[in-house]
Amino acid sequence: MATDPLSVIFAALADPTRRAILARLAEGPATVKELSAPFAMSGPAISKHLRVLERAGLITRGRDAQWRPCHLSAAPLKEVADWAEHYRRFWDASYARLDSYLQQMKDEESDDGHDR
Amino acid sequence: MATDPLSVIFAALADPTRRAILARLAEGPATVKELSAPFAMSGPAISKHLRVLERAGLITRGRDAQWRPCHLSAAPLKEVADWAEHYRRFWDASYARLDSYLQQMKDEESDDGHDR
DNA sequence: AGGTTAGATAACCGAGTGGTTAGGTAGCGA
DNA sequence: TCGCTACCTAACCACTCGGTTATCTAACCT
Repeated sequence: MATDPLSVIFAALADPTRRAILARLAEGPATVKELSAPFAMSGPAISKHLRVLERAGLITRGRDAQWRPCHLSAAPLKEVADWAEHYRRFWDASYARLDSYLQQMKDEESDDGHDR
Repeated sequence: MATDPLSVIFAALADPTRRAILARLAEGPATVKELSAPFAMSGPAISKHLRVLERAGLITRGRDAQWRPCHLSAAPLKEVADWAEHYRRFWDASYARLDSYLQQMKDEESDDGHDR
């Protein structure tokens, strides 16, 4: 797998179990046991998912006696949102109109009588 | 790999080559040859990347004689942006203040003298 | 000290990824 | 028709992923 930050983040999000874990953590910190409760999955499987999320910077883990409370760390999600925003003009109708207007300006400019 | 739409989209985006292809297509349609030019990679490798993008709904391919022009299809990126927006309050300071205010209201409500 | 619980690690497995080379197909143009 | 170009498919490779079971550590509670 690619190791650049954005690729690691996207890869971490490309699994419904991990996205569900993030959704749960959006409601507050939770232990590993609590996080694994909704899933028909062994502990180690959850543990691996958590490590993937941790390496993507999406969660942090503390320590409280025998518990390892996880909590959400949303900074990478801002990166995702910012990245996607670059393409907004391709799905947002009003943006698309602005974009085609600017494109038209550009076309007319490069078209008005000068060679090369 | 997970087969739900959002997972397929995120997985497609979890590769810098594929994101670079999308960035190129944001400037307009391109043939497979044009898309492969910036990369030190064989044709079939690019072809596989394009198939991943196509299955995620991020590109469509037409046909023009021996060329297969690709163009961007950004609807899935809107899904990504919308998904990430759900977490905005965790990185946006003003949203976070609103959120803690609402949380405080909730705490005071469940705290004002009633048992259970 | 002994038992229980929370959690991580290791080793393994089947399926998928990202790349390769080789070879096939479709359309253009001389 | 012959050759060139654009592109795809097939087969293969090393590696990763998502899951398992078995085993280990650490902390709590009698």
